[in-house]
This record gives sequence, structure tokens and C-alpha cells, in this order.
Amino acid sequence: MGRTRQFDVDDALDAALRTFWENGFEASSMQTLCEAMRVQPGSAYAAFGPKRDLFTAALRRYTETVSAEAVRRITAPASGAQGLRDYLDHLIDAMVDGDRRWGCLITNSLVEFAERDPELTGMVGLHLANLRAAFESALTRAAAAGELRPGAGPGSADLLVAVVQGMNVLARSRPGRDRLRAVADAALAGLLAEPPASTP
Amino acid sequence: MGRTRQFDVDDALDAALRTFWENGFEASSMQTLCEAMRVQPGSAYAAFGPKRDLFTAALRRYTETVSAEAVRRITAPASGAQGLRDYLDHLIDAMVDGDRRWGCLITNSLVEFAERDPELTGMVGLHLANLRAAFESALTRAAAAGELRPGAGPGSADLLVAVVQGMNVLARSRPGRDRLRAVADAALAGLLAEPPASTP
DNA sequence: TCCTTTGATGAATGACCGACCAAATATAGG
DNA sequence: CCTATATTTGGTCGGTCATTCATCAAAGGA
Repeated sequence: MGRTRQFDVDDALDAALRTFWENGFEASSMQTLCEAMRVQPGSAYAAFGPKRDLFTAALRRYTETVSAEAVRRITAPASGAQGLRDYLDHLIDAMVDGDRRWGCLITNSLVEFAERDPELTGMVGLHLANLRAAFESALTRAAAAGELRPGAGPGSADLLVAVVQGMNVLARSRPGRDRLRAVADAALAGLLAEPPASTP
Repeated sequence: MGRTRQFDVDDALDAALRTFWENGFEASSMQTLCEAMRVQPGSAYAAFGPKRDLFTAALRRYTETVSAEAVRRITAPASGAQGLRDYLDHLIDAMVDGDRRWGCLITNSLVEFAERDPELTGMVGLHLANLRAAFESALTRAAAAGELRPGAGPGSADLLVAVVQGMNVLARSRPGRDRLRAVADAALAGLLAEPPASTP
């Protein structure tokens, strides 16, 4: 055996991920990325290959961590309606305070690369399908529990995907929490049945 | 007087607009832009200044033509509900066949530039506010005509903005018409009151 | 007719980027 | 301790980018 790697690959990948997430692919130079990763160019190329490969690795890591957790949040609760509420609440928090203030790497990549890079578009499409499936599952459970409006059908999963993509776009303009809240509440109001009135 | 300009400035601007629209700012090189404009670099710089200024000119032209027409489509009909339906129908058509297959320049710019360019973000925010105002006007007229669900309030304008931004993102992955239709129909279903059944 | 003014041309410029090495260096096993 | 082997370092290379400039073409006015 020879020398062991001096940096943690996943830590470096996370740093690259954040850079890509914030600035996009074209606007992130290898120099900037290496500084963010605290790794010299030679080491970066040895570990990740060329820039494009680093990006796909970052995108893969994003789907495996950030978006996997999002999907889990939707599908975890027994109540479909609660899953949707939990997910949107957390999304808004992250858009105001956390990582999601830069939107969503998937969304950003779709806008930046569409048509120009089939492989990347494929990865992005896969995640979008996952998200849609999670929404669909939550909706069917909600429907079974009578939590849904009569009009809400399977097409509502497509609507939810679009709403979330839209929120990801809006998040990049750093809107106030109330604006995001308005979007989420209006979406849920159109989808969910009125909860039994509990006003005293 | 000296020599007259050999090219039409607005035609050239339209060509640049399409290039930016399709590929974004960073991925559009001056070389590509000049080829699309059928204008030599020197002439382009004389007429439009540096690349960034060309982009803001293109963005301005976009708001004055494409998005002004969109706003008109929302606000023109006497019926607010009809305005929304007209707008979404036309949007879907343009996303499947027309210009909007590249999404929306405003949306793309927000994703590409957010935080990095306050002036551009300002222009984009202005258009988003216009769009929101158009939706709000259509919604109040619809409410007055009894075309709205009871739950739908002013927050629904924010929802509509988000939905449209989301559709703009999805459009870049060239989805089938049915998918976009599902989004629009689900959005309207959550907003509008059931029309009086007219089945024979 | 000639001259001034303005636009068009396209090669040239300097900066920077992604990609890639080769030498120096540090570590693990023998 | 020594040697094999991997990583790190810092630089180089070709190419592309936005931008400019010296030069040419055309359109009036004198």
C-alpha cells in the first residue's frame, strides 16, 4: 500500500455539490471548486476525473442524500395529507434558512442543461419521476382516508411536482417566508378536504 | 449623414433573444450570438455594447413582447376564469410546439443569475410581480362572478405564479402535452368552482 | 466630384479555463 | 529501515472566451 488519501472524498464532494448548487455548472470553475473542496487540482482530477464527472458525482450524491430524504418525508407518515404537509413545511424552512435557498440542484440542472446533455437530463428525469411517485402514493393514501377533495385525482401528483419546481425557482429570489407559505397553503387548499371544523 | 445600418436592430435582438432563451447566458458565446444575429462582432459591440448589455436588451425585449402578451391574455377576457384558461391553453401549446419549449427566459435567468446580479434579478422580480398582479386581477373578477371555489383567496395568485414557473422548468425536459395538461387541469380544478354540468 | 461621417469587417489580443503532468512527498507493509 | 506505491503540489498546454482596433465600404453634403 502507499500513502492514504489526505481528504475525505464525501466531504470534498459535498463542497463541490454546494458550489454547483449555488452557482450552476458553467459558472463554477475548477479553480473555485478546488478552493471550495480544499483540494489541489491534481488531487481532484485523480479522485473525480474531469469536471463533468465531478458534476454527475455531485448530482448523484444530491439525489442520494437531499432528495432521498425529501421523498422519505413525503411517504413516511401514515396519513398522506400529513406527509404532504410535513414535506412542504420542511421545504419552506430550508428555503428561508437552509440549503434550499439556492433552490434545488435538480431544478437548476434541468434549466441549465436541458437538451444539451441527455445523460444529465436522464438523471434529472429519474428524480422527477421518483418525486411524482412519492406524491402519488401520498395522494392515494390520502384519498383512501377521505382526506382529499373529490376533484383531486392522479393528475394532482403532476401539479404538486410543478408547484415544487416553481417554488425551487422562486426560492432563488429569496422571497419572504409568507410568500412561500401562501403557495403551499393555496396548493393544499385546492387538494385537501376541509378538516372537520374544531372551532369552539 | 454616414453609412446606414445594414441590419435591423430588432431582428438581431430577436435572434440573440432566442439564443439566450435556448442556451442561457454563460453557454451563449459572443461568436454563437453573432452568427445567430448574422452580424459581425464589431457591429454587435457598436450596436449593443458588451455581452451583458446585449443580454439585458434581450431580456427587456422579452418582457415587452412575450410576457406582455401573456399578461394581456390573462386580463383580456371579461371572465376571470376564462382568462386563466386561455392563458394556460396557449402556454401549453407554446411549450409543445412553439417558443416556450425552452421554458421562459425570465425563469431561466432567475435560476442562472440569482444573487449574482442584482440588476437582472430586479428586472426578473418586476415581471414576476406583473404576472402575479394579472393573476390577482383575474381571480378577483372570477370571484365576483362566482366562478371560484370558496377556499380560493388572494394566496392563489402566488400559487399560480409558482405553477407557471414549475411548468416553465418542466417544459425544458420536453414533456408530452398530456403531462402539462394534467398540471394545468389540476391547478384549475383546485381553484375554480364546478361549471354547471351540461352533459346531455 | 470629393470629403466627411458613420457603419462593417475580421484578424488580433489578453485573460482565463479545463485538462493534464512530472516531480516531490508522505505513508504502509515487509 | 527500506522500498513500493499513492497522493500532493504547482505548473504547463492548447483552446476558447469577450473584446478591441485598424481598415474598408457606403451615404450624404459641399
